[in-house]
Amino acid sequence: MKKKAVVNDTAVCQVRMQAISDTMSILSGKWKFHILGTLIEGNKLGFMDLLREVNGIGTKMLSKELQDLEMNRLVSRTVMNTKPITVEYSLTEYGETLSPVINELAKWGVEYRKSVYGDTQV
Amino acid sequence: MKKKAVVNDTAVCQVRMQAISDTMSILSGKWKFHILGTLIEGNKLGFMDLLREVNGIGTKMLSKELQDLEMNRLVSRTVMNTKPITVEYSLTEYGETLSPVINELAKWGVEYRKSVYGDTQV
DNA sequence: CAGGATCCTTTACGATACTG
DNA sequence: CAGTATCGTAAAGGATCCTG
Repeated sequence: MKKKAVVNDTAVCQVRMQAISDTMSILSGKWKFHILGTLIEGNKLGFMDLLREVNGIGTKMLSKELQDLEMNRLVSRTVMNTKPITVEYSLTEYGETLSPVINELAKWGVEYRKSVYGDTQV
Repeated sequence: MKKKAVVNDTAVCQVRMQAISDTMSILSGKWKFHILGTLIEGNKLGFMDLLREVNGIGTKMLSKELQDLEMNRLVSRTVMNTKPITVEYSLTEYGETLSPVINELAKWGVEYRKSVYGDTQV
C-alpha cells in the first residue's frame, strides 16, 4: 500500500526510459524502420522486392536486419515452393503493432520536410 | 492533370521512405530519444540534471547530442546569469511536436516488456 | 533467387583529463 | 558548473565474391 503510493517522477521516468531503450534496441540500425515501413505498405514482399524498395541497402544488411526482425517476431519468413526458391516476408500480427510508431515517425518527417523546404515542393 | 493521376504506390512509398530517413537522421545516435524523452517530462533541465537522468551518458556525448538537437531547433539552450554559470535546456515549441513520436515509441516499449516478462513484474 | 563469407573502412561511442 | 580535447576501442556498415 505504502509502496504503491510513493511512485515518484523518477520511477515513472525510469520506466519510460527503459521502454525507450527497449524499443530502440529492437529497432536499432540504419534500416529497420525502412524495412518495416515498406512491409507495412505492401505486405508479402520477396527478398529482391525489399532490396529494390529499401533504397540503398545491400544484400548483407538486408539479410541481417531481416533476421533480427524475425528473431523479435516482428517479421515472418516463408520459403515458397517455386523453381528457383523464393521467400516471402511479411509483418507478423505483432509486427503490426508497430504501425503507430512508424506512422508517427513518417508523419513527423513529412512535416519536417515542409518546414525546411516549404509547402511548395518536395 | 494526367501527371497527378498517375501517382503510384512507388511514389507514395518514396515520400514515406524519405520522411523516415529524415526523422531518423535527425534522431540518430544512441541518446537523442532519451534526452528528448527526459525533456518532455521535466522541462527546463540543467546539464547535470540531464547527465543524471539520462542513464549512462557521459559529458562528451551529452554535449554533442544537445548541440545536434539545438541545431535542428528541437532544443533550446539558455545560459543563466548565476555564480558558476548554469545552463537550462528545454524543448522548443517545435521540439514539442515530437511528443507523439516519442510517446508512441515509449508506449510500444512498455507493451513489449509486458509481452516478454508478462504482466506480473518489471 | 536468396543469402553466406570475407575483408575493409568508417564513425560512433566511452574513459579520462583538463579549462573558464 | 558546463563543457572541450585527446585517445583508443568496438561496432556498424559497405563492397565484392561465392554458392545451393
